[in-house]
Amino acid sequence: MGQTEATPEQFAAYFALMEAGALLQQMVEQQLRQEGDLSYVQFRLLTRLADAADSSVRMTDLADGLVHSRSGLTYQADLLERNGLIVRSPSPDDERSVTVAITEAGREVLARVRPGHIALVAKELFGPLNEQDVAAMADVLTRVRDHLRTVPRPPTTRRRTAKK
Amino acid sequence: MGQTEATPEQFAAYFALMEAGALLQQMVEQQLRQEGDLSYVQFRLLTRLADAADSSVRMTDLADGLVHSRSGLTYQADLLERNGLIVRSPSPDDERSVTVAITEAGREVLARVRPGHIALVAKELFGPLNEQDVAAMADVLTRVRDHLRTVPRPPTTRRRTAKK
DNA sequence: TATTGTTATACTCTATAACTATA
DNA sequence: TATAGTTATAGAGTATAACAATA
Repeated sequence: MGQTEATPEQFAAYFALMEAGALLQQMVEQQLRQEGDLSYVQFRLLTRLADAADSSVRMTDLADGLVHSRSGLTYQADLLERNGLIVRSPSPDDERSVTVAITEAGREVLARVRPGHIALVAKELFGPLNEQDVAAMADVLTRVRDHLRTVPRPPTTRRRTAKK
Repeated sequence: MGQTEATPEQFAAYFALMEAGALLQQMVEQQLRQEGDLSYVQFRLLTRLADAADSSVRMTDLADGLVHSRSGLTYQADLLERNGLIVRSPSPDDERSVTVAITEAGREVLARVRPGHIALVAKELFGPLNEQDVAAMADVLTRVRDHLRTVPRPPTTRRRTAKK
């Protein structure tokens, strides 16, 4: 980018978002790897399972927002299952489906990782911010995220429903 | 994360930042790939070169913030050079160094990609925001980014200076 | 015929360590 | 001895397409 359109404030906001997001993700990724041998994606998958009503979800539903091709999800599930953090079993209702559930070991990893995770975010993300800043950030970025979610994204996980 | 510490506002801000950053990067990445066959990292490398005073920089300096191991930079430089977007030549002063410069073709790719890039960001990032929002976002995220930059990151590009 | 999930395969990117050559 | 950059190699992750089983 360079000269056409866009105010200096906009450039500042755009670049800051991209870089802050990238830096924060790196740090989080490193913390999760060190303290729980998890990637961020794996952490989010486990979290989603832990938060699920009955701790179990179908593969397809599990993938949803997490930018995964179906095979990518299978790959991650293989890793998590190999480490005993999740279990897959055939769905009772639909024989084609696979139900995924977090195990006790999976919950333990989440519990083990949580304190460091919260401490990291508190220090490195919120360290330089006051309450008002946090409120403003939550407000603006929530709207941005919600908007970005609506933007039609290519392929991803969910299979193109019959493309004429 | 779950119960210990941290306010709901903080959770909202943290998750929104992570997700908004990830979604925006995906979209940008896709736009750059489609319109210029560039990854975001390559785009940033080219931009840095284009912005450099004399359009040329040493390999080591080029890598700086861009999360690259030395070999990773060489890999990207190989790709960019193969496509004629940059040129490497031995440095005049230090025979060990390599000077990298953007080519005319490289500038053309940047020019070709820029309009779509700006349009995308204007629409998808700033679409749901007013001027005040942008100002607040720039203010807060700039501080966050500057703080995150100061956090000691592991290895990266620059070689560990003699670790006793 | 459409959907769920897996597999086979290839490709991109990154990192480590060894290596060359200069300083 | 330290630095600049490359290379060889291996590993993580992702995607596409073909596939089997079920709806």
